[in-house]
Amino acid sequence: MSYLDELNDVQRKAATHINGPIMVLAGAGSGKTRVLTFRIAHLIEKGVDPFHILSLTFTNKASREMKTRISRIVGDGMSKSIWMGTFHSVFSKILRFEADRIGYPSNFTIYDSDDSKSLLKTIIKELNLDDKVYKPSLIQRRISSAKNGLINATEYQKDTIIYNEDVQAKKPMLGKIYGIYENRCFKAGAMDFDDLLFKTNILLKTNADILFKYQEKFKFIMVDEFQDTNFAQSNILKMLAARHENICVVGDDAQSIYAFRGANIQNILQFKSLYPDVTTYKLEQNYRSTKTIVEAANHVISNNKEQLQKDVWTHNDQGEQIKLIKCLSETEEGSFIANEILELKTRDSCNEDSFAILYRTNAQSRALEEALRKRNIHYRIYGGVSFYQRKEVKDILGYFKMCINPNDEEAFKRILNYPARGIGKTTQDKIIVAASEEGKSPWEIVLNLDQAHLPLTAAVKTKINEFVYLIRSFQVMAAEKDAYEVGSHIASATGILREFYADKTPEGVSRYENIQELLSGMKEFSEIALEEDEEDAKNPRALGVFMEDVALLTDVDNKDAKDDDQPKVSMMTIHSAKGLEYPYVFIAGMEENLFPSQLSVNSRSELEEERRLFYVALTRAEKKAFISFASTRFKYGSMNYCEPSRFIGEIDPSLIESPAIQKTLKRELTKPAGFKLADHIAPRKLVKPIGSSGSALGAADMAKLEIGTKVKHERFGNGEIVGLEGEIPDRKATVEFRGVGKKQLLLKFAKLQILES
DNA sequence: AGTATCGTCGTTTTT
DNA sequence: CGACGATACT
Repeated sequence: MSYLDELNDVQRKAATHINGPIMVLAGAGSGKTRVLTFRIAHLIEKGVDPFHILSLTFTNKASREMKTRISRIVGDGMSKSIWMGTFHSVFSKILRFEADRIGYPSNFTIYDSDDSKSLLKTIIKELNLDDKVYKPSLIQRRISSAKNGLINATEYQKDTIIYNEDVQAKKPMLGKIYGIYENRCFKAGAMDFDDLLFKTNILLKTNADILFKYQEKFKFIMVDEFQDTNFAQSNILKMLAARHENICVVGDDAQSIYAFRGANIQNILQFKSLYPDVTTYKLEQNYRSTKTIVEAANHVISNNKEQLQKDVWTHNDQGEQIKLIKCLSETEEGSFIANEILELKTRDSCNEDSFAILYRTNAQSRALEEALRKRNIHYRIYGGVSFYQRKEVKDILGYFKMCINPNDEEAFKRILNYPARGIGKTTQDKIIVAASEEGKSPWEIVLNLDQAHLPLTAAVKTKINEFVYLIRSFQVMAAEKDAYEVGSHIASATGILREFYADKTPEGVSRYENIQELLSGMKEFSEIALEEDEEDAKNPRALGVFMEDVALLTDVDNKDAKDDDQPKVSMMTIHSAKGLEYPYVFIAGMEENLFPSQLSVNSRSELEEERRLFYVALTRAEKKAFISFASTRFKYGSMNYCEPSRFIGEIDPSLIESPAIQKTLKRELTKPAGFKLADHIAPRKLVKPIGSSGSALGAADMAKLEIGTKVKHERFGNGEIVGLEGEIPDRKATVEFRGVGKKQLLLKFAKLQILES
């Protein structure tokens, strides 16, 4: 049992506690993954059959890491039978297995968010609704949160509270859209991301025998990042664990940063009331960071009201103070960071791998990138458009999907006329409409084209039939051959590969490479699957198997291997940095309305989430953290003045390298508003940001406006009042915006800021 | 049918 | 500002 010696006292207690509900509250850098892996190893050593262990993580990467770590302790053979993966991948596996119980085919396709958005768009159009009012992205979010709350379309439509909300939001048809959407997904044999959890709930709730089966199978359940689970997930856990109550959740409420997509921090805060006899272990010793960083992070997070008591500490050195960098613009911010990296590299003789630049939004990466590129510093951006979401990849995947599940409406639309085969949009619309009217899938319509009586010319019908014939030939092949063979056949038979090969523009080349990469991934899949052949009776190398979890993969998983081993600075959003650590961490763009995000400043709970996000950012650093902010920043093409983030003022001044700066900042931050920053560069200073920025003017501020007053509008930029009419509070202003022209604005709605000339 | 031009909208964050 | 979609034109 030598591995247990590697644990500290609490870690060991948590890892060796076998039965009953357990909650491990793990502060940042306190070795929670280690506890989880050792606990699994320990269970196995104590005679628990790995077959009875379920281990859920939040990302594929985390699950893969854990898998390798466990294999190293207990051996490959043992670790192989543990069910380990993300919620989505594990439950999609179960859903495929039990699909018939909920009326789904086991080869259902998974709609990614683009697919579901596109389906919503078609539905909105079919209902003749205005897509300015019924914005697909909004509708999508609303439906998603309904599903996360386990509310189906019928319940949604019956719920008067929800209905009133929708009426108030001028979207009374939302329930209807939800209903149609659900139905269309069902007809297409498709599930969206939320369905994977939602339908699992239904499956387990309505089939006592299946629930029993999995309760008995998963006698020991482990959940990582528990603070990020949503209601649908926690409910699944509750059901599965109900019989044996051997559930071990690990998490840190201070690092809950996914509430925006339904994660419910109450799951961890209230875990105790769900399992009164829970044993709680607190991992409070931080092994990652310096005292400075730990103290700063503690200080910041103590401003949150909702949290579990924890006292993170470390034996590590005090370390260097946090360096605060004040810049004039985002360009300068980039330069500062880049220069700092160059300096540290020499001084500490470390390479680029030691650095990470973290930011709140992806849009910030551009200016930072430029600065690095200029100095020839190699970097890598994590996140962004995932490989499997690239157009060319999705197009090919569309063909694959049609082989597995031809009822997939989104795949059908995607490839019907791609590559161009003379089946235009009008024709496509006719097919889709006919399908939706008859409650069939588009594929079923084209299969029996003559019976559909569509007003189509003979020429078009021929083309459609050729398309049908082509797809069928692919389907036949997919049933027999392995994934790689089918894949490369499709890529060349459709002419897609040739098209990109001929295209010598950089985009064309990159598309070609992406297709090649997809194919080589399939080749690898086919070869690996070949080795593990005995397991399954059916063809494990089949395209269908390959496609099963493609939708759930992100590129982070894929990239590691192919990247050359040149050291690189890592750049990513704070969200994607969770779980990672770097000696030097730069947190860029620490400004009000950016971090914390503008959308969060009006609610306490959202603000607390932003603060947790900052906590996560800080605690990524091992040796030293840098915090930078700019006083101006481009946003939507126009320049904005920024105030330093309130979070900066929440760090104890003694922990900051330039106390002078921070002291001034503190004074500024405690004042209501209107202090000046960097007045030596500001061509026009912000005298009074009225109201909290992002809201409309109050009556008192309206009265201050007169002809000639300079104002700023969120979207139109800077302008000058050239006319005023009407009485407060219904006063209307005519504003001449630079480069935009005159606009009439109703002051009680328009989000204006008053500027001094 | 395919291209060109114009308008719009948005920035949180991801499975 | 830049990406993307919708409309208009050829």
